[in-house]
Amino acid sequence: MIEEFIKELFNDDDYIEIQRNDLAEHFKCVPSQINYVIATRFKPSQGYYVESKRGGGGHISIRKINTTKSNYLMHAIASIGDKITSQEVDIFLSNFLSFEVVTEKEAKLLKVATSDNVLTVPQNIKDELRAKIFKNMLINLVED
Amino acid sequence: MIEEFIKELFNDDDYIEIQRNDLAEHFKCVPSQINYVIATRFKPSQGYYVESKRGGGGHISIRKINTTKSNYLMHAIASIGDKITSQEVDIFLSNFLSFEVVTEKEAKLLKVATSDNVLTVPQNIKDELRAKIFKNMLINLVED
DNA sequence: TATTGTAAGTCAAAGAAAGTCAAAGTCAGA
DNA sequence: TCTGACTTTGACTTTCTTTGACTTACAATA
Repeated sequence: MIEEFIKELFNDDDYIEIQRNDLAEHFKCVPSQINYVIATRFKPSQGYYVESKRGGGGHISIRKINTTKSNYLMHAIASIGDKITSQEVDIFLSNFLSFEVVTEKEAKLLKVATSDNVLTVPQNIKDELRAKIFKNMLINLVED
Repeated sequence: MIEEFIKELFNDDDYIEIQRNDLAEHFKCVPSQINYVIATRFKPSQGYYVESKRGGGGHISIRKINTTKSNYLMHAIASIGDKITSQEVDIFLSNFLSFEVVTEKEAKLLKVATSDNVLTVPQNIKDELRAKIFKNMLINLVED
């Protein structure tokens, strides 16, 4: 019941804040029951990220991790072959940005780490190296 | 609330002056509450420099400092030579994390992009390439 | 210069929330 | 019936915030 209730609080949003004691009061249970529900039903592996603050004005915040983002990235990674050019990286990045699967900052890091003038290796292995770096970095961005 | 309020006072400026008692009056709290907020939310590590003056015409001034983070990173970059090993990168990253100049995610990206098993190039140029990639990525993290 | 009023600083105690953990309870399936 | 996984409960802990009595610094004025 508590799990359902919390899930309904996100309606369209991907972020909510709750008050542990209020919820416990509402469900006539002990406050630690709320911890139990959160620990078992809102784990990262279930697509949630939880933070909290104690003391006056304390609260528990839960963020839904957009798993479709991870899926999107996984597909992108799978579609990259053994080699990739700098231009192709740019295309990927602009898609990632428009689908909001990476932040501006992350996109920059991806671009810099794979740019032509940084990868000072012979042409014939440049695109291979770039593909390796790029794919490995992307794998890292996949949330778990 | 008080934190928000103060932060809104800087609009575009990087310097403000407040009156402790006035603020306390405005928020209907004891004056020392203002000290608490300033002590916990406007620490140097959070990019603020605070001064005050007692007595008639007294006030508290807060200056936003140009993130020491950038300076920190700039120094780090300058200290990296033409070559860097994977172990050295690890040391830098753990320092960056403890000084909170990069996020966990960024640290991971930096590590992955410079890791030995991703940089499949001859030993003699590996550390050079790593240094280039690392420094360029760091430069990217500086501005903002 | 001494006095007085004004404003900020300090610190410890009390209060408010959330976290932890282990013991006890429930219940389905072997 | 027994077992083991899941749930409930509550005593105790930790973290963060609020409050107020007391102190210190500065400025204006006698």
